[in-house]
Amino acid sequence: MRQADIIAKDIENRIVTGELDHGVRLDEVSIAERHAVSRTPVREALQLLTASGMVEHLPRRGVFVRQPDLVELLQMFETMAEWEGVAGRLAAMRIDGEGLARLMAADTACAAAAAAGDADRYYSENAVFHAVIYAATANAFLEGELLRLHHRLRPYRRSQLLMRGRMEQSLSEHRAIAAALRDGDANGAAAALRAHVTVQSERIHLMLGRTKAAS
Amino acid sequence: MRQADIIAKDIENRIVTGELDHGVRLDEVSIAERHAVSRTPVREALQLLTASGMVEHLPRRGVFVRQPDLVELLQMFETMAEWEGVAGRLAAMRIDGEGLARLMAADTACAAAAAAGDADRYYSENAVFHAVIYAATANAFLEGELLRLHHRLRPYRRSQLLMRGRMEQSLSEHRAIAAALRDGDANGAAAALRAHVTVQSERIHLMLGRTKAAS
DNA sequence: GGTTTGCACCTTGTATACAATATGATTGAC
DNA sequence: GTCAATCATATTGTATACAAGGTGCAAACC
Repeated sequence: MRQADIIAKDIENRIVTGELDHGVRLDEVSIAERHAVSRTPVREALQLLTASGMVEHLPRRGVFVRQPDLVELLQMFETMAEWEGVAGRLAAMRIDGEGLARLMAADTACAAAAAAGDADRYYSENAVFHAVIYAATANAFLEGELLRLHHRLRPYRRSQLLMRGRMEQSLSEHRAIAAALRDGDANGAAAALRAHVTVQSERIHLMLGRTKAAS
Repeated sequence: MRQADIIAKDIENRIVTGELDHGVRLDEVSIAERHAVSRTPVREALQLLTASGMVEHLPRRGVFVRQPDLVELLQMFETMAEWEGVAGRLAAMRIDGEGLARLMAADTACAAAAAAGDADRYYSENAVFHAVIYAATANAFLEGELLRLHHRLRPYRRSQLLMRGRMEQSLSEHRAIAAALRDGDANGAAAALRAHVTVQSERIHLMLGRTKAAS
């Protein structure tokens, strides 16, 4: 793996963990020293992050960490909800036996993780559940866009799984989604998936509102 | 503007015009010589293009032009149609008087361009019409994603405006969309916008099929 | 004659040196 | 005392030099 990719991943982690907060300027030289490399791979890493939208690049000024505020976060979740709804509509019309089998397997794995109270495992199995639906759209381009946004929202979705009862509620929503897909109910699947994501959005709203009030 | 941006734009143009076809390897040195610069800004330009998905980067191998084939193109248009539908649904619920006024102004400008038979002008005014709808979603993130995909599909959409009667048909579709938005008919606006883009997709299918058969 | 291995060359990845521009402070004028 | 202009400094943008890895050809062996 190239140095640029390693550095980009490191900075990405430090951004999502909050170590690098909004507005912090990412100095090329200090990052280069931290990783014991020259500025060249650092610059490439910063360009990767710029493309993913995690940092902002101001010409001749430098790159700055760009943490989405509450408004932008809610907009991103609304977009995710709508896109998941689209995926559900298409998947309901196109999913085949193999896809349904994979969906059931993912559902079972989610249930096992929830029963064990393992939030980390639930998170990753939940990601599989959704990825199966993305793949069932039979649209590789849309699938890629969905995976990209899903990944970008990962840190904000993950934190709220710790809320009490969220895993069980999520699981029951999965059941409704799977049923609609099985029955070929396009509108039902779209509505169920939109609601599934919108719930997360509302929880985030509560959490960040609380955090802000506490700080 | 940085050299990297200039070079990226140049290569992008040469890709969309077909001068650089699928699979062509973009040699850093020859591009650098072409623009009379060093390899450094060329590498940055290639990274920008990699991020936008126009070229593919294979480590230690180089970057290669990546023209979407017919299947991928149809998938991209299907995605655009669905996303436009989403935008229509949200815009119908949220558009205000000013937004409607801007929509009408864009419609008038489209009509003028169509009456003059000016395909170029129709194209740019059509882009405004759609951009107004994107903005009316009151979701800046979604708006950005829509503009990004719209731009990416630009070369493929543009070519088919030359087809006879397309501008008139497009115009009448715009009227239906505007009416649904004015009436706050969310489902109607979504369906009208989906259909509006899907028609383009079908035309593309015909055109590329023909081109392929002719070559 | 076919296959495999080694070497030369070419290309990408990285380091460093140089150029240009924005920032901030300092000094001068009003 | 305040504002503006200018210059020093630091940081980004670009060029060039060096390192490392991959490709293709050729020669030798099977």
